[in-house]
Amino acid sequence: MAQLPPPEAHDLTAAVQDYAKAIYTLESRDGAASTTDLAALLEVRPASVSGMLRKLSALGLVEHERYRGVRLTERGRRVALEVIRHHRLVELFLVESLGMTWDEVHAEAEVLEHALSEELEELIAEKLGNPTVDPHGDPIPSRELKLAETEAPALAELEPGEAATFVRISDAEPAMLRFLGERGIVPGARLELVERQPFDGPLFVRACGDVHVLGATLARAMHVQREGKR
Amino acid sequence: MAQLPPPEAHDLTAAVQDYAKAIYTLESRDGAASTTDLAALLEVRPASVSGMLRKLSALGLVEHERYRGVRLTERGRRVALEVIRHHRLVELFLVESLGMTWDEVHAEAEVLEHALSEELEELIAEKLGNPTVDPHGDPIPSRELKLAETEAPALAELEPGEAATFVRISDAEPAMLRFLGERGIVPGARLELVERQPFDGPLFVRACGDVHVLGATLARAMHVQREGKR
DNA sequence: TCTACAATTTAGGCATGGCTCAACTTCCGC
DNA sequence: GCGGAAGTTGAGCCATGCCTAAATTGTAGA
Ligand SMILES: [Mn+2]
Ligand SMILES: [Mn+2]
Ligand SMILES: [Mn+2]
Ligand SMILES: [Mn+2]
Repeated sequence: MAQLPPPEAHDLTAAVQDYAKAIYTLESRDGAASTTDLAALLEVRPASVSGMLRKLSALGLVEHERYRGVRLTERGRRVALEVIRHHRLVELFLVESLGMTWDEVHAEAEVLEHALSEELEELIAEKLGNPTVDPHGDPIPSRELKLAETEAPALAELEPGEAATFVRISDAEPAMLRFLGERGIVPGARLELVERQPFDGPLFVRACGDVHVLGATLARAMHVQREGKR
Repeated sequence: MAQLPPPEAHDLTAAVQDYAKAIYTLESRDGAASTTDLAALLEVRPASVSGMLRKLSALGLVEHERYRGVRLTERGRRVALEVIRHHRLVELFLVESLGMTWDEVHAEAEVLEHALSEELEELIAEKLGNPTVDPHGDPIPSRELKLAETEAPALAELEPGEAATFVRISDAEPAMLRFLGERGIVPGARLELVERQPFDGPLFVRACGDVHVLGATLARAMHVQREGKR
């Protein structure tokens, strides 16, 4: 197969890289990225997104059907995955090699992802043994930019009595991460839903020997793998 | 003593940080920094420097006597030292913890020095055991931004028969570094000047058991500490 | 099928940041 | 005191990325 030209995420501005990342996120959630959703995610006005999409299109990173959504081209997807790889490798590195806590690394990685050279990326990946998951359970794209997307139900979807393994949580909410971290609840932990209050009420979850009360929002942010499934 | 407000190198642009660093360099070499010298060092036109100095002055980083040179204020000095600390810590970290070679780290550090948070700086310094010298023998400013400036004669100043320890070399010339590295000549190495050719000719230097022929330019870039001195 | 409204795009601007050239001013050694 | 070097100023350019307001378009539902 013909080798694509390198993504060259390097000489794209940080803003362009962030748009690519955001489009990738929405695309894998909804199949496409709308202007409005992008605006919300990036915290800018829709008009700004329209303008930027024009640029991304000129750069060959997206296919833009006017008034319909936008989709990444192969090149665009590679840029997004390159940045995501940087982000997650950096997060893991900060935790594993420098002892930073998992609630601090996201902010740090948000900056460093744009400053990392390919050489440094490779050295970090090597040092970590080419890891496949970051500290929050998010998969790390491989060197060849293949990403193993996995489906994992939210903790909130479990029925009382069910047991599961905590596998993943968004890295963007330091407070949540700190709350869980303080209780020893990190990816890999075994959870058991003891009881749930109705009307979007809290869940009672056994973890690390104790029963914890977790709010509904938290329970929707935490993703699990049901016991006995692979 | 009254504590100065933090330098906040963070929210200064990379360009401003680079100017501060450049001014610091020239100031410790010449006692002050001239517009022309800055222009040469930063590879921009003198007019651009004048403009930028205006901004640095407004930021309270320099004292600018029109048509005379410029000098860093205490605040400016702290910004410069902050960036230099970042730069040198990153260089050492890349070599020590990630196995990067000493000729590659400068370019990498030139970017990362501006992306490093204070928290990360501290973690790296800790991990390295609060080092005082970078891979090229340049001193690393302390956490309190004290810098131990040391005088070290150039290798070129030695007389035949003299022995010395190689202590320092500019990090900005990858080719020189590679040349020396290949021969095992790194800071700490013991050197002995065997002979020197006249008219700015090459030096014959015993190092690591072998006699090497080193060009005059190289011999001026390498700094040493004469034997028996401390 | 039409319409109202939501989504999207355009037009026109603004701000920041940093650089250039050309012309002018100041300094300083002779 | 003069002339050339050094430094400054003015005017402007270009890149980035954001905004508001006004137009356009798509589409769900009457
Ligand atoms: Mn980013
Ligand atoms: Mn993460
Ligand atoms: Mn720099
Ligand atoms: Mn160095």
